[in-house]
Amino acid sequence: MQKPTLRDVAQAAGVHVATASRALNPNTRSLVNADTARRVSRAAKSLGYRPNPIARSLKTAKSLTVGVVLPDLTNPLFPPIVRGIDDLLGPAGYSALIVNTDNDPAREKAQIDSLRSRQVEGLIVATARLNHPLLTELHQQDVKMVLVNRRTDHLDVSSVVPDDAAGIAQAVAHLARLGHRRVLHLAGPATTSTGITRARSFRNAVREFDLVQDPALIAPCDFWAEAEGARAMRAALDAGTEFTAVIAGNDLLALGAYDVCGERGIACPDDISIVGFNDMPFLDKLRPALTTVAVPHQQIGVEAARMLLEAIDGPARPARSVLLPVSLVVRASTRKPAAG
Amino acid sequence: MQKPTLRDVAQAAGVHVATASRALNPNTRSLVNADTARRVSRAAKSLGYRPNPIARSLKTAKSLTVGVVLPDLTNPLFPPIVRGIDDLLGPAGYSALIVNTDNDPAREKAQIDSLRSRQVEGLIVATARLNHPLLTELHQQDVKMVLVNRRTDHLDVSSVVPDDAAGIAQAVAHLARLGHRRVLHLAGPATTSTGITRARSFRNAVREFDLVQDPALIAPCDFWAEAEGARAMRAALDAGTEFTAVIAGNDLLALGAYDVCGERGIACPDDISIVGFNDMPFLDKLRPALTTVAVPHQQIGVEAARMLLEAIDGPARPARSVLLPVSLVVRASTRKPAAG
DNA sequence: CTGAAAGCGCTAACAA
DNA sequence: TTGTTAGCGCTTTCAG
Repeated sequence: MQKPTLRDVAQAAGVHVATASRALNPNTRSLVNADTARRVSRAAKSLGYRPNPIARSLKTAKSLTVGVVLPDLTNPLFPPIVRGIDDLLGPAGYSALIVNTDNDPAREKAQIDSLRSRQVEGLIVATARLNHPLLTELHQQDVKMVLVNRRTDHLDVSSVVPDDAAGIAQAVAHLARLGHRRVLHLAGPATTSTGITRARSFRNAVREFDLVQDPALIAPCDFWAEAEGARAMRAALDAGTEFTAVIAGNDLLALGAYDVCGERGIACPDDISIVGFNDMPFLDKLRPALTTVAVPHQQIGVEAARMLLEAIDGPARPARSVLLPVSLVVRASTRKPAAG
Repeated sequence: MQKPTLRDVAQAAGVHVATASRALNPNTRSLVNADTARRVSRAAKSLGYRPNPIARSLKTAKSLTVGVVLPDLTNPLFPPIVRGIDDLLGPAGYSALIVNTDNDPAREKAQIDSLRSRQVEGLIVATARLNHPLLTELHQQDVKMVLVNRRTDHLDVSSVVPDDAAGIAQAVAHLARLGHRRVLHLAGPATTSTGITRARSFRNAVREFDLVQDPALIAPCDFWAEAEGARAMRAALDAGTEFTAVIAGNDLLALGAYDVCGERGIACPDDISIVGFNDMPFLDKLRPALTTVAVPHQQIGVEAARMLLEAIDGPARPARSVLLPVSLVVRASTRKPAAG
């Protein structure tokens, strides 16, 4: 028993395949006699007919597929974004094809090529660097895309990102209120919009809250990774930089700071307060539970998918940038500085 | 400038499209004059030709796509499995379509229907319950599939799972060696193969190491969730059951046990030792860092994908069950019992 | 070794 | 309202 095709259904219903097609397609159903339509539907159901989207795609030149480009699905940041994307795409009849680039530009190019050859109708990209020739190239070729989490410079492409500036400002305000005056920022890579936006916002907030402004209080990190956060933290300590609190560019960098506290017998939060960014899962289980900035990752995915579908369906719109609100989650890793 | 099709390439190379097709397809390339083949390849490259897999699929009835059915991508267990799957599938020209069921059978059915209508060539299923009518039905319809992580009863389907029995045996041995005699098992749901296999193995190991056998020392949990682990742990404590160590069916249940220790002022590992299962990310950051059984999740994905491709390409083979080796990771949540 | 021709399953003008 | 016709881009017999 072969899979029934539209022809089988048409035959069973005693109509032409074109009529069957119209009857089964919600958009064209109104063009066909209600009786006929019902007859076709019943025939389809009784045969267990399932339309073949491949044939449809070939005809309509729409694959009903979008590509999702991630550095690494294994990073706990991304699964919620993917969930959000899927949740919005599914009801619209679209599916997501996920690829991992491992932050390797060559691999990224290969993966995106593969997605394009699979005829994806658009891309959701989480790997943007500020200077990103590949994205520029894609944009010139009118590939529809939406950036998530991070953005690119000088490129008129839609994006959905957390309100990095507000998050850092809240973190600084929190520490200032507790009485901290010397706060170290573990700054993320300057190649990423999140890295530089958070660092810039940190400087602004430090000024605004009248904390100590000192270039040594900004420790650059070259990767968003725990080991790199630890390295930068050690370097700051070794250089004799004084501070009573740390705001990490993200949670992984904060974990690196935790590690160094462990190594050097620094008590958190008694000696040093630490704040992260992202609110990854299970941070509340750390000892001390990490104070961090919660980002609505799933919502980022939902918004990005929505914008991409708009771009696919609708006419060319101007690029939009959506900032999603964040909120400081105060846990046990921050407290007022030791009386000094 | 439209996307070039095979016809364009053929035209540019001055051959028929059939010849171009043969020249570009590695399998049929040998059927064509080497010179011609080279000419076609060059034309293809210079035009930037990318074959359209949709057209190919329509003709060959192969979608080069497999479905991956997960409870929830957001559970840290699954991203590594998906990575493993992708890593093996990619080089073979296949892609994975991921769906989340949220452990809801209705949603599972809908998602799998959607995958099938997308013509996936096979399924990798991580949601198996012991009694799982839907899987039985799929199997009867000759849907190719491989189960990961969990299995099903009475169904001759291939699976790739961790060596649950060995993992629990190692955990019990470790605690026995430390001197524990009364160990509580937070048993996972009896609807899942992992739940019952680990519980059975726990009973066997307790007997083997001559620890105290007491039905009260097996606390059943109805879900693989932190809150459920906490509930079961509280229940055991409230019932006055005595124990100096806990082996949780998985890490989430262990986290629930941690929570209860926090609530009731029980010190871990001083008062009670705790062991998890799976070695989720960041468990080493807990205080105390959790002793657990490490499972090669990525490897599970790789093996499952390999087996599925074999089933797709090759002739019908008998179902195979692969057990992947696990290893106990001793961290800070276990130590010898307080002298009593 | 290469060309001709047919067709995968569906949709979309165009006619009737 | 329905049927006719053509064709999406590719692979695959079958001839030549």
